Amino acid sequence: MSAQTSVGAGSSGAARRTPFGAARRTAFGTPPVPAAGVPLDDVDRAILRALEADGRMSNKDLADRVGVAASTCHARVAALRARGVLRGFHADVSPEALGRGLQAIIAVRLQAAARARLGAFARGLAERPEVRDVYLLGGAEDVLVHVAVQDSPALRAFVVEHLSTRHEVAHTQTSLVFEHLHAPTVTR
Amino acid sequence: MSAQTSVGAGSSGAARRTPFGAARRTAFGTPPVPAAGVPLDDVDRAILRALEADGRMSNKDLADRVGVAASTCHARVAALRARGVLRGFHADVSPEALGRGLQAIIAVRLQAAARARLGAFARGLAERPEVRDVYLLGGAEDVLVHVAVQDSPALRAFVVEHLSTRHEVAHTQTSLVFEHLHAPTVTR
DNA sequence: AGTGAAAGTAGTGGCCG
DNA sequence: CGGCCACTACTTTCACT
Repeated sequence: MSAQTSVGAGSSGAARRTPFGAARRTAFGTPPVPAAGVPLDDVDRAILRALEADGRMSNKDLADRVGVAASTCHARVAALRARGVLRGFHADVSPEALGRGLQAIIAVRLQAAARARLGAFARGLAERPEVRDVYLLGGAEDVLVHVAVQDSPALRAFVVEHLSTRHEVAHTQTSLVFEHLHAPTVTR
Repeated sequence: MSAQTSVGAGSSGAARRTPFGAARRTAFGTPPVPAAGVPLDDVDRAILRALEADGRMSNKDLADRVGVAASTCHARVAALRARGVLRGFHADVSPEALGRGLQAIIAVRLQAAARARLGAFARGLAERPEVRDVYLLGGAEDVLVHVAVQDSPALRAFVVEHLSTRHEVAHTQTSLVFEHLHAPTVTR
């Protein structure tokens, strides 16, 4: 199971309609389609840029913005989803609002023997509620874990319970995150 | 200017309507509201969880999912936006589809004298098209830069041009990203 | 606060430049 | 392939509970 099982699948009215003919219910960080070979024209890029800025923009507004008819725009968006260019739409929830105002990045080095289980280790971490991102690296460190916690005791508890006392882990180094800037993928 | 200026503001039909009475056009990674003190009930959390998984879910589907009337659901979402809990909705665009299939994290240490300009330095980096995230840290390193580039020459070019040859930069360490797991903020 | 109905808009599919 | 039109469905406001 991935970082987010059953959130988009479980409960009541299962397969309902979503704008843009959403076939695939994309999970976080899971690439569903290998990304095609068609190069993306200016309209496609304008659509992606607009939807990165405001993912709930109506199709009509989007069409007006990029300068095509609504039907054309709708078809473009569906095609971008089908091609795997548009992986999904996600709400941006403030961690502070959930009482997790302290962020940190923990660099983790594994025991050499444990590197074979790196994937499972990382996926296990990603299921913890305090974990926001897990980066699997090649370099001096093996994993970077981005967490949001309530306070420094909670940070310490996370590091101790899930990292430093685990036998797979050789070394950890924790750094507080003072600010996190996130930039759009499509810039021009 | 932030990591993303003018994307949600520029072109034609300026101030149009967006679902959920979007007042604020949230920029990437910019916290607009200090996050209130009302604790979030089960319905709020269910709404946030569903919208993190699928940010384009219709209000009707969302209402059915969380078990309230559409009008109630609509009001809840508007309130969550107004309180700054829901910061925005963003499309998830595959960097591979844009020809940037190689990701890396570069740890940067600045010259002591340049630390005063850290914020400006970070914001400058975030405006580069290859940059996805910039983390400002307290610890052994000052900044972590997450980039997506076309290939290793492009990675090298980025590091040389924007990091290692800059006089503010004392040291860089580049690690390739083999996998990136992103987890939702609201887990339960 | 939450609900249900009513009016306004937007999404969807078929057909035509 | 892109635009237009009609039909259906959803979003959003408001008076009531």
